Amino acid sequence: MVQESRSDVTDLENLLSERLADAFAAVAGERVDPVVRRSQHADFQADGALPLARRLGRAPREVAADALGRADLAGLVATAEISGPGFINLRLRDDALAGLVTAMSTDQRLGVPVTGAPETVIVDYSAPNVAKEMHVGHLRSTVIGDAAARTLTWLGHDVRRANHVGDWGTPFGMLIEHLLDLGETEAAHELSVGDLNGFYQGARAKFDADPGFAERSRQRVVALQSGDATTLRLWRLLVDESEKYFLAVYDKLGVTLTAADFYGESYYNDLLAPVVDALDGLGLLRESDGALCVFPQGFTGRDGEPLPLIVRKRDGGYGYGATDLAAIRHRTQDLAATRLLYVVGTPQHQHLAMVHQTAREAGWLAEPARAEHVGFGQVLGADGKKLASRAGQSVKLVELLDEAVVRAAAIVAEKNPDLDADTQAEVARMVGIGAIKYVDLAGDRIKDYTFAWDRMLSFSGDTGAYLQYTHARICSIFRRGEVAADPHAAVVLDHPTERALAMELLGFPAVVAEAGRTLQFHRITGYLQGLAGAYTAFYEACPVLKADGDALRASRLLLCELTARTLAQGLDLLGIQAPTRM
RNA sequence: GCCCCCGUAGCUCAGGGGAUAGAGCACCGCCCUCCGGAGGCGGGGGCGCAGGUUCGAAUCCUGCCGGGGGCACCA
Repeated sequence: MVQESRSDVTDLENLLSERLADAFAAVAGERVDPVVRRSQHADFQADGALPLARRLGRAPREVAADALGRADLAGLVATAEISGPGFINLRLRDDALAGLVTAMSTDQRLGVPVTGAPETVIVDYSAPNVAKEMHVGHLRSTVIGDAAARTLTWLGHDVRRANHVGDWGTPFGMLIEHLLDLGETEAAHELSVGDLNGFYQGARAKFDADPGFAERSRQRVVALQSGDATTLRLWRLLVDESEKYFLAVYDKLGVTLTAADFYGESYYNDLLAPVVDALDGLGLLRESDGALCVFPQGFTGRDGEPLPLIVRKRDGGYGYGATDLAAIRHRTQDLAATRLLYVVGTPQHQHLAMVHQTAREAGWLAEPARAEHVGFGQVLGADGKKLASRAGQSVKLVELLDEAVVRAAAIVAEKNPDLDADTQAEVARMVGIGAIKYVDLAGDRIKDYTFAWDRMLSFSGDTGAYLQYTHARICSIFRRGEVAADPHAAVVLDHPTERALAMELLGFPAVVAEAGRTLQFHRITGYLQGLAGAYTAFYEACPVLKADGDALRASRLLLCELTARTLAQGLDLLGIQAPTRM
């Protein structure tokens, strides 16, 4: 049975802010932020008196004292001192911390509330191209998008995953003709074994070399767009085979995208003409060089002229701007989504900004609905350039994943040869895949990051494996002791490392909330590193199974178990599994 | 030419206007009668440059330097 979440009382920072807010409001005459932060000089510090003093024309320390005098901190704060120019240093009561830890421990959600304001959220991510290999370029969108989908789902939002697969457009003429040349059976075979690059390049080569093939391809595009039944059947074959392949990659990666989440470009085909008509009706459409364009406000091009978003090309075909607009319309109007996330690389920033601005001008993206570009940088190789194979080709995603697992397997076999083969293989998979996801999520996503096997698979330092290791170590205590933790046990925080661990644990809800807001998942990885560090310090200093007395032992078992659950839950939000032994 | 992003320790990265800028890796020195040493403790070393706003700037603003990206019919 899931207990009611208690996070409103376990989020220490908010709790202290609330306690201080009324006092600051009384001093200021209006609501002001008490500016509560973690502190090196105490548990927390409140800095709100300093900016306030300026406005009130009073001495900062006097303002701090005034606020402190009016604040109701009973039962929560042990000491509150004014320090320096007017900081308020707050130390929490041990019994208050202990009570909050017990509350977190008895809550299946670890103090993280189900949102009181659930939204329908679209997470648009991954987006591979039909009949093309998935490569490192798809890694970040897939990993980051999945973390977003998992986190927002866990927070209680209605999350719709949208895989905007590239399944339409002029390349399909040559792909279909190539399929016919190969024969359906052979083509399906080639596609299903994952030699998508070979298939695509074969088509491309013939297109470039053989004018007859190129002409057939062009006619095939026309047939496709006009809805020719045979052509559509062949197109569907290509799409189906590719989707099977994508799902196999997602399975390998441990990503939650399913067959139900494919909303390829073709999905919007019937909505494109209405989009153009609607834009025309709104007076937003202008013809320019034969193309139908919108000129959203605030964008200028190379020559200083307004920059167009092309919705219909000169040849009558629709541009991807039209597809993107149709998707927004579908998402806000048909799906009633209010938060639209685009997990797409930063190079597309301007395009997305133009699409979103156009959608706002058309009234399809209106409050409370809004769109966010969840942008990310590139994956770089050791040379500081975009990661590529020796031959300069893009690296196949499956090869990257397989190599991670193979490398992890070698390390696991060396470090823990006692594991049976099946467990070793399973652990290697969790560690290898986890390592790839972890590095992708551990830095500010807007920045590029450098891919380095030795660093990411190191079992110490800022890696996924270190967190998994900490989790496995905790599990080993319960195995060895043949005990389970009592989540209701009274918590003792006499040792400094016990107290520090409690403080870290209680920070979980705020971090998850922050990640849900900003989609900066490195905040979660950073938090988990801090938690693992606090746990390790505790583990070094405090015997658990051999603790002095049953009460202390029960308390420490609870801290261990709560730490393990928090690590596992945090990793799960990132799509990383936590083995119980490794 | 215009626009966007980035520049923090030797390396890879954190840092929500607040006190003495933090980790990890690498390096050096300690700690194994102890539940997983895949560990712990300690040490050296850093905000691209110049102005500005502020009681207070790595953080906000302006300019410059360096790197990356974008700027009409491929998505």
